[in-house]
Amino acid sequence: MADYSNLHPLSAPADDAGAAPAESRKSRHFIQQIIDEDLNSGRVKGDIVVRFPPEPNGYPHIGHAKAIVLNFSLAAEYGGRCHLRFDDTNPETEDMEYVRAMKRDIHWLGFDWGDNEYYASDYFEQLYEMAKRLIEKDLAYVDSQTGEEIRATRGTVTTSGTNSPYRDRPIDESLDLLRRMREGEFDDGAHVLRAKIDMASTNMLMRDPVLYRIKKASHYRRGDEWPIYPLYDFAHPLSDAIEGITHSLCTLEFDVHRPLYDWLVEHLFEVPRPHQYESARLNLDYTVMSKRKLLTLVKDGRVQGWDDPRMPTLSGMRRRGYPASAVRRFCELIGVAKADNRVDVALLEYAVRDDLNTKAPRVMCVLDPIKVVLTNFEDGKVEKLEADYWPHDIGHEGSRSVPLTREIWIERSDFMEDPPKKFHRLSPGAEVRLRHAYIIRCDEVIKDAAGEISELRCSIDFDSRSGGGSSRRVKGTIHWVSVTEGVEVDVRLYDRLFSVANPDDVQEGQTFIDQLNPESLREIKAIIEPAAASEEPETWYQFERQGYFYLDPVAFEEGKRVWNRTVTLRDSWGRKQESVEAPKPKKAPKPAQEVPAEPVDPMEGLDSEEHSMAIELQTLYALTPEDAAFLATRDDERVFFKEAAATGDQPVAVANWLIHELRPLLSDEQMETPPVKPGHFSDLVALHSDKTLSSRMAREVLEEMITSGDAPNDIVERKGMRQISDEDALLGFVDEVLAAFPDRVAAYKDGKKGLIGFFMGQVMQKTGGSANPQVVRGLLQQKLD
RNA sequence: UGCCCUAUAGCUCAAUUGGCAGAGCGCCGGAUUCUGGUUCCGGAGGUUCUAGGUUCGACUCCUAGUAGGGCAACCA
Repeated sequence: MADYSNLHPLSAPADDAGAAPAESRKSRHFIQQIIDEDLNSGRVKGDIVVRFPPEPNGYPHIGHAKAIVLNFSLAAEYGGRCHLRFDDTNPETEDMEYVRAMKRDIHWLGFDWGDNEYYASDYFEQLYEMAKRLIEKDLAYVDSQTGEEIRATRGTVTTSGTNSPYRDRPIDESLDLLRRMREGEFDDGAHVLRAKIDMASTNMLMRDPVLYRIKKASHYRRGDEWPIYPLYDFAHPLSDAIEGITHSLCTLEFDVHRPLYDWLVEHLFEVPRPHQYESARLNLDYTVMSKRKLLTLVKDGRVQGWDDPRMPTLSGMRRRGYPASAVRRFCELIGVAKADNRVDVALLEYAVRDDLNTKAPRVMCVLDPIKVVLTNFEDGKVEKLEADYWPHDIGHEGSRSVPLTREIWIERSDFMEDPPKKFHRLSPGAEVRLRHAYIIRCDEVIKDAAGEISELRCSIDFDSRSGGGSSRRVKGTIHWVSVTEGVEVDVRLYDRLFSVANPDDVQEGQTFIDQLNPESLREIKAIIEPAAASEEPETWYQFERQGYFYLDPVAFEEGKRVWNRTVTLRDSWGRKQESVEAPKPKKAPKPAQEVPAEPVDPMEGLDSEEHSMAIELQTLYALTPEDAAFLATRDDERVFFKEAAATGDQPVAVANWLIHELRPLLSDEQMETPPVKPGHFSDLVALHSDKTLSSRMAREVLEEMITSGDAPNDIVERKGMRQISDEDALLGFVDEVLAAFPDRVAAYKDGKKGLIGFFMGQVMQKTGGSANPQVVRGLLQQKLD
């Protein structure tokens, strides 16, 4: 037997995650960039700590894998830790079974949380103390309204809510009520603990969110100890803080929770405190990811369980035969970002094939057999042929013996009576090589009464034996199995679960169930070569020319050997045939040429008062309508502008610099009392206009002005800034740069005009930003064109 | 209707933070191959959502839009 012990599913995780030298790390996703920044700036001292925080209420799926890989890889990359924390604050949905499944699947993926296994339910005591502290600080209160009342007074997205009548209840009273809630004195729903924030907030989450509810339910870990349970919004940030998490990563829909997260942590913890960052969850073509929908599939018997190989659950994928390393690889390939996405399954399949290519030994198995009689092969004889388990390019050792007999099976699709062009397989009179054996020629086609082909009669060229030194070559090689020596096996051919890419996108009156692919599972009998007939579970094979297959461990438990098709091989022939039969729809009929937007009138949205103000600004200062409209609608900016414009004689330039340069550097609060004096600002604009400063230099001075409050002339003086506009002085730099990059000069002359930006950048760098870019550009163009 | 997030190649993501628009997958072609697999080489594919503006220079900054997603559980 070939050595493929490295196939064990608990194989070690990729160890290439260790601290790689910075220059070898190509592109960094935004979370890595944040962490880099935090480490550099010293916001985070010591190791980074992240966490994977599932609620144990269902089976983990590929979406969880994305989060698991993200968090654990980050911890490994930065030499920090990743905690596994179960967010088990809702006793009604949670179960130990799911905890076990989660832990098993994380381990399967190859990650280890070591001692860092935590449960929010272990923090109940601490969280309760924090709730009390919040009340004491007058930041929370016990509300005795009903659920309906709370909901009704929360307001809507467009109207603000109203305060609860209990909002100003004395602190002692809330404290007492909370204590009695904890004692179990009240029934479910009688009271809740609410944060005292702002019922008028535009963020619904901040409208006095509920922190604790009474729920006399038995918790799978704490039993009946607690009649009250904290909600996610309370438990999660505080659990993060308790554990010293530095970076708390979650999915996009939690972004509106972040202000509450910050509010709680800031009121209850000291500075080194966790920060939450959100990234998009994974969507995958042709499947669904929501727990509810997955549960429906299981409950309604649409699939055979959580671990059905068509399911996107990790247990399903494992049973299907997706190696953990491939799943991990896939999670790395998809990246991390904030845009909603739907990933092409082709990427998953690529990761699986690429992984299995070097891991799965090759054997022969005929899925849809048709009989071939080798007419010149002695009846009853069994010729043992030695066959390598691996193709040459893989380079692994190992072979097995394959028996050849007079009657063999070949794949029905490998014969065509009337073949199309470039069909390299069997047809009447044509030759093909039997893999690991001989070249045969098809002499005769036998049909049954119904006209169906029942048997092919072929003759062997005995000089063409594989490895026998024959130089004969034929175009096609096909797989085969001996009729008498082959073994019948069960094979399950899986296809995508849904017939549309996005099953969530349904027409009226339909549900995702209506999108199920009725042919997602085909169970067939196949014939496998004897060497592979008695395998044990957790075995992968490539059935040559068919795909990768995995011996189903569940069926094996039940005493059956069933091969799951993990994934097909790439099939460029099949693809080509398909496109012949159904030619691609000619170029998508151009998406109804969008009407180019008309330039909008910048004055359009203004009310009459703003409008007349804008007119006034235009006539008084000769501003563009855009700039006038901008200033007309903003009081702080307009005041600043008028003052600055008054001290100089270039209102248009002042407006430009204010709107495009100064304003973006300032927060709204800063704009109210600008850190830059209008007169100074006007001076700066003048310095730019008279070409003392380049735009770049002026921007630099402006930033300095904001931080120091100094006059621009002082800064310029101090730094000795002065724009170089003299052609002769700049020519030297230009020549130097062009001489340093002859290949790029050639590329430019070849038409890659964008390189002008590169040359500009180089010259600007060499001159410390003091060159007059207009002059430089002119010089460059003169030299290059 | 309010607030928040997002928009770059068919898909998923980059772009040294204002200076050459790239990668992987997918697709097409060629070479190699006893798997129509693998590997190697090459190619096509871009209105950087739109329109204006600032700038020597805009995927990046400003303005106004458009489209998609999220938020009104005592779920997480």
